[in-house]
Amino acid sequence: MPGAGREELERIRIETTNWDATEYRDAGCGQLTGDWADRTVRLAGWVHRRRDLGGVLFVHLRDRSGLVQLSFGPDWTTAPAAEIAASLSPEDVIQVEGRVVQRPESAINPEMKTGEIEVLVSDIEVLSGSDPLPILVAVPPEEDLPSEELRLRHRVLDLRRPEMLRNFEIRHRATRAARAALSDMGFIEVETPFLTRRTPEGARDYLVPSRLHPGEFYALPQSPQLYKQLLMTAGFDRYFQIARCLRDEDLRADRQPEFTQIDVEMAFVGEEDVYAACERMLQRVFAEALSEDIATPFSRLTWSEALESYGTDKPDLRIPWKLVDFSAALTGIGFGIFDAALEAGGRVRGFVAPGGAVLSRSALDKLDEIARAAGARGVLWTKRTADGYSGPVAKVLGGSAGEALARQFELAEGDLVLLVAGLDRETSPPLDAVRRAVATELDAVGATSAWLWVTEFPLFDADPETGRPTPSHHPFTMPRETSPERLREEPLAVESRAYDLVLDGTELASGSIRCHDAEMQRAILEVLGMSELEIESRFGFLLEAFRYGVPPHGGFALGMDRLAAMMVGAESIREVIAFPKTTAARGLMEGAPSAVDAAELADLGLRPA
RNA sequence: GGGGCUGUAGCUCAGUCUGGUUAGAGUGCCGGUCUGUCACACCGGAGGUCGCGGGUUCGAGUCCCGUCAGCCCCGCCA
Repeated sequence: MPGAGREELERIRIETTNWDATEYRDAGCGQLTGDWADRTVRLAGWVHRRRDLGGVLFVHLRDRSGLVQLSFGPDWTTAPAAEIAASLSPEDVIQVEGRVVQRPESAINPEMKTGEIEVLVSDIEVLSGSDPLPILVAVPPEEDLPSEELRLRHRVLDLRRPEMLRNFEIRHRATRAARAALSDMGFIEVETPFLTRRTPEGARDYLVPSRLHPGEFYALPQSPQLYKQLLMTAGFDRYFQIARCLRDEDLRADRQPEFTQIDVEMAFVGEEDVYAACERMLQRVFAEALSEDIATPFSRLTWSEALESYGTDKPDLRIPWKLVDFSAALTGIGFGIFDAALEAGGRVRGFVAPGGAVLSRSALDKLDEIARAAGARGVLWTKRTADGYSGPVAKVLGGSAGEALARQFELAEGDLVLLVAGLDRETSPPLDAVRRAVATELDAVGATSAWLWVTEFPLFDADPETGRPTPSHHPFTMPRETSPERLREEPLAVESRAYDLVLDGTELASGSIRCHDAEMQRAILEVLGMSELEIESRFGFLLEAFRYGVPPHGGFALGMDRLAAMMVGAESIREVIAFPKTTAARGLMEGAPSAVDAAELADLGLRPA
């Protein structure tokens, strides 16, 4: 995962713009340097920690810019001020006046950015006191954070922690850089409606009852997809929006009901133009938010290459190993499972984990569980040892088959081969899961982040239950090299001009060249099972717009929350969302959702449940 | 909709497997000592509906059933 280590974040902090003096203060706490020595300053902020040594008393004063030490002593602090200082509680908001001085040599704190100076406080005022805290803001190092439930319930206190404020500073820098990069490339930011028309495909919509039209509902947007295509038709040429999107689906560590996308669309472009624009934007985002250079152009893999070599459409290329086909080498040598798989139209696929023989039996059992959880019967393995092979497959590798295997796949002593047999669509997910698990276990995940465009997705997938075509990306994607007639005849064979951007195994963005041909668009919607009437009522406004001259266009939407989470090194996007929902989609702090009284419902034409 | 983990002092946890005296620790909080600390140190004190409800038992934090909440995963997320 890319992302800034602690030291790096400190460096980023130093580059933060200095704050102008205000009615209450002359600078931010963390912005005081040796240059301020001997100056009298006013500061304001929160009491982070207090250390009362009897005769002298220290306070770490905190604001978003950082910490600075205040020093109270009989020689420079008035008696009433000293009395106030002695009674301060953590998180009291105070304002002080004092003189900035170089600390005595022995008292310099090299761990602290402002550790060379301190403020000898002459006067203090408590602007707002704090009750005892339900959760600590100044969490001692090595102490666990409070449970996420309490962090969310007391989010205001949780957000005060410097780590959290830093997350949001980095997120802000990333957003700002994206805006600047896109603006410089000629994109203009346009807002699209929040109260939209319901389109029943895809995710569940959040619905808003219409008071003026009882029984009718607006839908909150799942994405600005159709609006941005209409903007292209309207000649906006290059559009972007830092867009909030809403989907009423179950939550995950990387999924919230409302989330933010950098939504981009361009006219008169092909894939290469979109890739270039996106890469330029991300380059600037990483440069300006993390001072990190990312190399462009990003790698490319077609969707089918990705599945063949990695078993997934979002491979983590930090792991060097590729999946290979062992069918020829391992069938017909007396191992029933392999022969049966081949006979059923499947293959024996797997990968070589160099040095993997060090894995213990229990580690291999764990891999077997991972493979089962991903839908396989299990994972088979063999270790290349000094005298041949060991493991469940070893018994058929004693003779020439084993030698041929070693030669063909360049197996060295100490290597581990992991194998799953069956139909590709069944073996791909477990192979992907096992590949990632083994790499983590063996510490074989590279340190350099891996950007990847996955291209040429199929236009449709077959619904596993009904076998009917469903959109692989979305129904407004341009097919590759086909006609409306062929599309209707053999929809599942058609490739699309859709693409995904993958970073270290996480899907960060996806997009496509759009269908700008009304006839082709109708054919796609028909293949999805819509009648002429349905197409007209749901998408008539789009098709009508396409009748008056529509430029070829395409774009992408990039998940801003996931990007920000990866940039700050967080496991969950909740760490980069100020007020996120729980996995049950509740706001613990404000208490959302909440009941509404019957009169209010009646006004909206609704009855209580 | 399904599976898993967690719930004990304000907070983080131990104790639950193997039921038994007054449920412990660290931290925070309150009081005290201390002039160079920076997770200050030291002394003293207060603080508990063991998530909630029911059951088994002479006896339940501990065993059983249900339920609520938080988190992780599958389904779902064009």
